Amino acid sequence: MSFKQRTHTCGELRTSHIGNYITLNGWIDRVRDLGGVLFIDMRDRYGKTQIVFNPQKCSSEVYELAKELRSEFVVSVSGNVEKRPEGTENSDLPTGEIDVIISSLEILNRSLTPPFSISEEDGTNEETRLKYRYLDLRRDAVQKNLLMRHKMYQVTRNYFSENNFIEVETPVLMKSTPEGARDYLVPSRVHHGKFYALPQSPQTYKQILMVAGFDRYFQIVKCFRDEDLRADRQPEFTQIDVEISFPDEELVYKIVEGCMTRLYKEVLNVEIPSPFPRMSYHDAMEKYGSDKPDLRFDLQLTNVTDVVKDSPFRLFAENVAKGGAVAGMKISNGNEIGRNQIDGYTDFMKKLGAGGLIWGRVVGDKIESPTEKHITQEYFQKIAKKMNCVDGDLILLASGSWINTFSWLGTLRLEIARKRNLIPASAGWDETQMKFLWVTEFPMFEFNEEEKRFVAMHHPFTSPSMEDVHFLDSEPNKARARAYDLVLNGNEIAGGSIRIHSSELQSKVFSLLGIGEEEAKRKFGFMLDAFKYGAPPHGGIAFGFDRIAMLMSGSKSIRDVIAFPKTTSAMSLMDEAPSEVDEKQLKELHIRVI
RNA sequence: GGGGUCGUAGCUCAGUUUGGUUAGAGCACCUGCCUGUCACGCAGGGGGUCGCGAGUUCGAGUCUCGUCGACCCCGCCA
Repeated sequence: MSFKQRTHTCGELRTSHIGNYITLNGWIDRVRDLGGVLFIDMRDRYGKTQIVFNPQKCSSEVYELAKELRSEFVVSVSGNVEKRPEGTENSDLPTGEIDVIISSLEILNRSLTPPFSISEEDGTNEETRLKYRYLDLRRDAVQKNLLMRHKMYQVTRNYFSENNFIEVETPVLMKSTPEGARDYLVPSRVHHGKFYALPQSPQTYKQILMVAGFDRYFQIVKCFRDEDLRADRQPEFTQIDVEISFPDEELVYKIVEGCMTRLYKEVLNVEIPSPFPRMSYHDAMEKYGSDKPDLRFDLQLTNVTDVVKDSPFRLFAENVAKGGAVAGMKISNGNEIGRNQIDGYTDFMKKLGAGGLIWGRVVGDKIESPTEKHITQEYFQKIAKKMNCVDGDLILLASGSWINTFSWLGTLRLEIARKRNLIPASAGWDETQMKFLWVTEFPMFEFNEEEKRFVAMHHPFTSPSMEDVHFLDSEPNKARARAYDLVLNGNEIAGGSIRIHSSELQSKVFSLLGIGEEEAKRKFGFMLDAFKYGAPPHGGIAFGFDRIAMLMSGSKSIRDVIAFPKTTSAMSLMDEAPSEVDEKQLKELHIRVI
């Protein structure tokens, strides 16, 4: 098909172009047929321009053809740019001072009536939008997000390149690793019964690159995890993967802060203050009940274990005696919260697995509570004092193991914040609402109840703090890791660690994780071997690129910043992946569906 | 694996509480009229497996059970 190449885009014509004969290629956005004259908004990714078919200014053939135009037809039009008549300018459009009076029209393609409007935001449900993703992607909001994402790639590559990092691609078909998330597996045709795994992250490769002397590596890379999805979790997602030789934590922080600052400045023209504040994992848990606290609102927690350890309330005393924790959340002016709502919070806690929720109101200098006769006024007063309560506050208390008590309250904290509208409307571009935080001093290990063993909290290559190394032999649960997460408004947007670079220490950590010598050799032998040939101290971090894009665009889900996302059941509604395959394909792969 | 919200016209939704005539509205679509609109306007028209399947009932969009799908959360996500 031959058609006239465009001379301009639909976003660029101004009064300076008046008098020019121009050609536009694009889509029909909206048709306004006034009986005589026909006004049409024409759209491409650069903007919209009003084109005009006037039967007195074009041939009757062109005019008759123009009357066939409908939304989403693809056309090539040519005509003269003219100034709009006095009083008919449209100040909402950058091109609103001119019209293009069309003399030539070619319909390049017709369109069915689209299932939802491209030009109008009508709240079409996500299911429909994902099925017709090619139409959804025409919408202005989605185009803006992907354009912003493109800028993020550019800024990221420039920033790391300028700082001596080199981009290296690592394999997508790799060895399955036993730790961490469930792997996506790819069967090997050549090797019967053997499988590749898609990378959960290029972790081992980037460490090997450090051994190889590349010194500073980065990659914008897809990672895959076969776990259940969330608004901020897709089975395949993008990381900015970074590794540095001869680092300490301060160097990593500095490089990351530099990257975030550049991204916000160059993509959104927002100055974010740095360095970012820091908080230990322990403090984050005890103050906010989360290892990724949202600091945009208060509602802090207080550990009252010491206060209640010898209280007459047996639930508390016994829990403390067996090593548990009791903690409280203070809701300032919470007296307006009715009994119904508190009962709702109690149900919420029970669904999380908590025994319940104990509460009291500060009224004058008394605490009023249905549990008062058990806890006693005396101990309630002590609790209130520890929590710095004043008249009108509502106290919510939970009791259980340390991790559960604070996690439950942390989850409740977010729920209450949502219910009470304490979280500012998502404004990813407002620097006063950007609460960055480094969370540091994570434990090396956490105990997995299901498997009855320690698992690495970050990953098995994370170095313990030098001062905690001695705990590895005595009390591994007390050892802290040289790991760090970057948190923004309650979202984990980057996480990393200083790695182990000694073959011996790495073997010891593997054994603590229940990975025997034999298994370690089989799964990670190449890495342990590599460490025997002069591995430099190294460490790094990986950014959740989609999450950063989500926050910077003010989106509620990473699906809004991914061109072709999957649903919460990991389906792609447009192309219907995953799908069944031919028997022939299975045979070649030596696989049978059972 | 568990909890919750939702599913009615192409799209957004009302109707479901308390079962009862032919299931409605706006937008979109089609036809006609209309020469300065920009959410054009006016008149008329077409369009429904009430997600799907059982059950209760004289009668089910409405009640019950099951099931499928989307979304949110817990578990899970080194």
